[in-house]
Amino acid sequence: MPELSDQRRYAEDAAVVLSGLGLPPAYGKLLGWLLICDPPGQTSAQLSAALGLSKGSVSTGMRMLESSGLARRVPVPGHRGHAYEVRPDAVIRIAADASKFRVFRELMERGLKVVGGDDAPGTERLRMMRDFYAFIEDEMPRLVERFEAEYGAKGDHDG
Amino acid sequence: MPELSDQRRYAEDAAVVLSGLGLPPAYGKLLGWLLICDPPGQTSAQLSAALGLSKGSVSTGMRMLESSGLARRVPVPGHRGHAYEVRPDAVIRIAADASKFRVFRELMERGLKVVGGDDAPGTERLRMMRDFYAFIEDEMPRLVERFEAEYGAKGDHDG
DNA sequence: TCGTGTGTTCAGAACTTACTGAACATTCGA
DNA sequence: TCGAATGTTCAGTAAGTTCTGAACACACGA
Repeated sequence: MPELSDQRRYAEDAAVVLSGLGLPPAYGKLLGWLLICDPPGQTSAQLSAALGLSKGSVSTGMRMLESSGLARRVPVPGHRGHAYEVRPDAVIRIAADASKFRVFRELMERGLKVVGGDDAPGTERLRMMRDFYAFIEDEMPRLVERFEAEYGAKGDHDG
Repeated sequence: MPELSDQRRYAEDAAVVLSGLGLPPAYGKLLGWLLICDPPGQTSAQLSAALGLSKGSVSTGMRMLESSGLARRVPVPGHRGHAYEVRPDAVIRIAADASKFRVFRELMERGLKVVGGDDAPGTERLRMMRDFYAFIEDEMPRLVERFEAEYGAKGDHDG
């Protein structure tokens, strides 16, 4: 281990956290780095050098970050390619992403079909769980709105 | 593939969903099966036979489910060992588990230390994200309470 | 106390996944 | 249109994870 900078170490730590959620380490490294790097926009070459990842890994990883809406490309004047930066609302997107809840709700829904009728032992619990996930799915956007209102009022920020 | 029953297939599907969150397939299979099986309490031997898992895998997997509070042991009269069943509030525990949010908040907190001062490019965004996670962490228990109140009122359920 | 039915642990095998590196594609400036 | 810089894809490999199976530990009834 050749003496990691604080920033680089931060990217590594982010990778550990994201791995825990089932995402590839390279994905977490890239996101972590983009959260704290200066300048905020980084080219593939910069990312590759900073994180010790191959061009291929950077390409694939940034593609994932883009398609999940966490990063975007920005043009670089006088440069052939583009740079990447995290979107301002990136982490809100992670949390507010309802698809995670939807998947669970659907699983409960399917469970109800399989469990074997209205008086099967698991029916009541499955109904409750289904309703719970539907509830959260519904309320999450509202919660985000409330946060934005409160936070905007407190500090007065642009998008 | 020797003709899976609907129930068994359901367990397999649950495994896929849980794998997506970074959990071992055996863990998901066990949870999925316990959600829909009849009787609701199952011994190790039953689980092993139903899911085609070794005794070892059942032991390890159920240990995980227990320690994350999703399943519990129940005594079986006239039987040497015990049975396992999912806890009634299992899935609420998954969702309401604040530790996931805390980990992210701490990551943002650490980012602020690394990003390089108050006017570094990422500072503002990191602050917002930190506050956002703190907000969710705070509100999640309240949301669960609201669900329980609404749900209890609607259907009148015991624990 | 012993025997039997259960539960646990862990080394190793089997499998899965992520990363690299090189070939290929693309884009832009001249 | 060409050349150079950048981006993408993918086969192969390295690394990591999960599952099994067998040895071991434990608890209960007789």
